[in-house]
Amino acid sequence: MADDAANLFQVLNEIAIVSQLSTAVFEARLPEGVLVSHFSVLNHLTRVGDGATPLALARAFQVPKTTMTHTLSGLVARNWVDMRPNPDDGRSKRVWLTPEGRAFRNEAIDRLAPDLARISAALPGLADDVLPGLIKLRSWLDADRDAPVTGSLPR
Amino acid sequence: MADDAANLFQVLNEIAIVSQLSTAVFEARLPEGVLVSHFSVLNHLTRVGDGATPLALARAFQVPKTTMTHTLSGLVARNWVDMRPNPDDGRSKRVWLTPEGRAFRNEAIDRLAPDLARISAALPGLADDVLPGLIKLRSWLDADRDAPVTGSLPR
DNA sequence: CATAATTAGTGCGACATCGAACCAAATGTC
DNA sequence: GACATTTGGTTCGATGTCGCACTAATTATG
Repeated sequence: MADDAANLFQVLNEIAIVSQLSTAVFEARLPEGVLVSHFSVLNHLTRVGDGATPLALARAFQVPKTTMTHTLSGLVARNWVDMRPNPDDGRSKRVWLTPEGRAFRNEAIDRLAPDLARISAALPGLADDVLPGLIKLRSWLDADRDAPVTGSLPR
Repeated sequence: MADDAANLFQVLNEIAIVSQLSTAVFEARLPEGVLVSHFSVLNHLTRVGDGATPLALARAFQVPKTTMTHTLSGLVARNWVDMRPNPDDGRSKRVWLTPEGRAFRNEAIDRLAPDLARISAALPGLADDVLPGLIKLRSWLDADRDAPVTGSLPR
């Protein structure tokens, strides 16, 4: 109980540090000024398909919409995505990959692959061990975000 | 291999999101303007013992020393720590908890405990499942930071 | 329909993070 | 011992994150 909580606290501590370190590793492989967040959006659009709205992307990455606006502006400035009006909703936009954006994403994967390979070689089976738990934790925190504070009614 | 790397990539993705969400949860429990980093330093000094140098703290949390300077200045401003010269080294300082700092740390733990309890109740056994893997990953990344680069890219 | 309430996106401001440059003290080299 | 190098810490500047407030468009309500 108290022990459980203490262990969980340590889990979150380790997670914070890993997040920090791995971001630094990857960012070091990207061109100056290009952030992991940029790559992540391009990668998401490639895998899931483009045409998503900025808000949908913000939700997918669990960041505030203002943060996504900022990230997308960087992608637009580099001509890696186009933002065009959403025909289904006049308030909204849709985000489309440009050929340059797809190309950069592919290059970036090639640059990042050696690091990923090094890590997974050094820590075999890691993903199998921790991924299910992490997904559970992330899903729970995610669902809890806008859930009632004290377990009362949804609102 | 490629699959391993892809899974690892997903692990790091999940970790980034969990880090983000859990920081937000905890920060919401702290007084306005107090960050998790503040609490973490106080907690560290309480558990490991105070009198550490700023640089030692920076290394413990894997942050640049400038970041630690900034965090410590907030703690000094709130009178939660004292920074006094290090008698063993004239360039250096040592960080000491004040009674107020200890008190705040204890209060904060009480405030955070319900959330930790909720999470561990909702996800029993989580820490046991993921902690060993996370520690391995964190240690490896940590050791790799300033390790000689093994051939892939310059620098 | 008219109007209120909600929703998508952005501008702005506050602030945390972090690299570069800097100073002072310590350590190494001759 | 003099001088170069390294190390602990801070200041400064640039930039990413995110809350608040605003506009425009959509949806709900009467």
